[in-house]
Amino acid sequence: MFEKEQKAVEERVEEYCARQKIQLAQLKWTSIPFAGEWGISTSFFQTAAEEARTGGGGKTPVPQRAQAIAEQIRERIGILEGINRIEAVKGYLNLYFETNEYATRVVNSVIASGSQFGKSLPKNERVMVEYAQPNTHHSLHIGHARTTLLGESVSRIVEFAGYETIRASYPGDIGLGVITVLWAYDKFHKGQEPQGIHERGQWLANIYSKATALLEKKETETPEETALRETYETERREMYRKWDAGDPYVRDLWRTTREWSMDELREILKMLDVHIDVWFFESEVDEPSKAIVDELIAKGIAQDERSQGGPVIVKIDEKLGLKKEKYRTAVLLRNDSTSLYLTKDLALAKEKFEQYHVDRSVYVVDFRQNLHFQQVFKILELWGFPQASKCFHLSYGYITLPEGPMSARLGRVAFIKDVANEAIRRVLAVESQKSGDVPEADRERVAVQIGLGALAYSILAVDNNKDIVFDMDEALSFDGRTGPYIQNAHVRANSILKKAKFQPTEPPQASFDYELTRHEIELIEWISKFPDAVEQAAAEYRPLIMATYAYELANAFHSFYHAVPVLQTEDDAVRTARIRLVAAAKQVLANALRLLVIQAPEVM
RNA sequence: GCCCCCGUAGCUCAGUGGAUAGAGCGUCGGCCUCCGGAGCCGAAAGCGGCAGUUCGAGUCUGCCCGGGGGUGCCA
Repeated sequence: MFEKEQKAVEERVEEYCARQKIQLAQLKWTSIPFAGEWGISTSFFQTAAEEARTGGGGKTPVPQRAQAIAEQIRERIGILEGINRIEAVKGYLNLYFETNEYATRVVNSVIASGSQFGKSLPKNERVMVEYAQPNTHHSLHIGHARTTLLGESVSRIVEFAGYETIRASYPGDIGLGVITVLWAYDKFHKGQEPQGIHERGQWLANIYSKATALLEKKETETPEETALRETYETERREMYRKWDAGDPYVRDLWRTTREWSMDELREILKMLDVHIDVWFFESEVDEPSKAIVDELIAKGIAQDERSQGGPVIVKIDEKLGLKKEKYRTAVLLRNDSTSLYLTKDLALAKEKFEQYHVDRSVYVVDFRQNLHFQQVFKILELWGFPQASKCFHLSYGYITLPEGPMSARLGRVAFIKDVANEAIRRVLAVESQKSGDVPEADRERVAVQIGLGALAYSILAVDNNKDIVFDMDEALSFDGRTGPYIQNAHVRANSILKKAKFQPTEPPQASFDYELTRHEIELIEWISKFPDAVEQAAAEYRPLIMATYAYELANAFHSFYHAVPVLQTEDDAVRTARIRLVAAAKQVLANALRLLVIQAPEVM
């Protein structure tokens, strides 16, 4: 926001150093730790260190020398437009902006840009974010909420940061787990179908866990039990074989039950406000994946050991000339020529590059597949795709319950739908005592926004690679560093604006031509940091950056709200300025919440 | 064996090689004649260990300790 001023200072500094024959190192600008006013600073440690290394600057220790340079520059730099004062402290050169001008510029800019404030210029690159990859024939648990919320948040962030963005989902609709459900359904529940999308989904999940128990070898087993279990196992394998052969009955059963799962997935995505652009089904990339293996063999990347009863492999470390085992050896086809997970991901990547022309590809998948994606990306590189260097595995830690890891097999699962229902129930329970005037008709809708806001924030406010122990009370807390805390700041701002009858369309231009309080300054500072937060979050694919930012902004607003009167202000000009500051804060809170997949309610 | 991730306050987590390492929860203590108390203000409490690089290390490198994940035909 102050590129012009910064550049002017840089030029003066460079000019001065050139005249004094000081070898100036690259200037890096940072904001000054809070000191009641704001500005930017740069240090001269690099320059002093460089000087010491090349024998110049006498024997002065680096910190003192840096301070001396800073002081010299401060004395000679003169007066600059927009800069209020300059100081040299501990080797830093601090430039403080004209407070009033800065405030006016920030607030007017936010109100003028509205929901677009903080949006970056187009980056002319297309990015595809792949997330929400549940297996079908199960229900969706809180672990799926993490990939979905992370993926959606990253999508919104990179889109806002100027990338053309495609949202992709890749459900696992085939595999032994899916077949297990088909087998058990056909054997024990044929013709049954519970009412209700989620009831049906959880019922399928239950069939799966019971079926797995039946198929699991037990410690103590009578010969009859062993025989029965082996019969079941044979039936399951036969079911898989029939699916593979395209048996109409099995395929039909598979399609019908798969649709039940898809109904539930679509319902959950709708609830979370997620809109997928492209669906890739695992069952559909199976055929193309087999075709690409021949190409990789022909290119000498893969080697075919099937004639000796082995699989088709890529010796990645060997191809890269690495001595230590790092990428190891990847298997592309089993010795019976069936494809694997890795093979399908190669086929999928090719399709993303060639059919969708993506420049960047983000995979939101849990960290246990780190090696898998390293292998995928390296093979793509060997294969000759330049996009491989811009493939990114957004590896996230997994979610466990306080009782231990979630297990569909053991039936120890926190389903998204159940957690969401509980969240809403809790909001409704406290709404009457905590909320203001929420109209009866809106109570349910607002409760959903708050409950899901709490859930989303609790998941996104932890860094990608950290594991989460999902504690219901913690995840659905409304106090402190939570989604509702941020939503509440938005609601309070809205409340003031409503009373002030604020109209962003016909604004009297704000002039912050009065002595600003500490709280106003801090609030404005946080507002001004939003565009940088967007850029950083996008560059690092980390919603956490935005989650942290949103909390800090809300915190600054709550403090301001408590300490600084707005509507009660006597002076009309000050009142107008503060109302506009509130409007700007509300806008940025809304923009930040949107990037976190959290609704910004008007009342709560 | 080899590869990857993690270790910061009692607990859960932040922390661009740079100024006095920050929050929330919990604990203790204040604040409702006042724009919405899902709030505000304050207190106590911390970088696993040892070297190294650097003017400067929570941050980079190596080793050690502790935890997790992965490691040729599961996904």
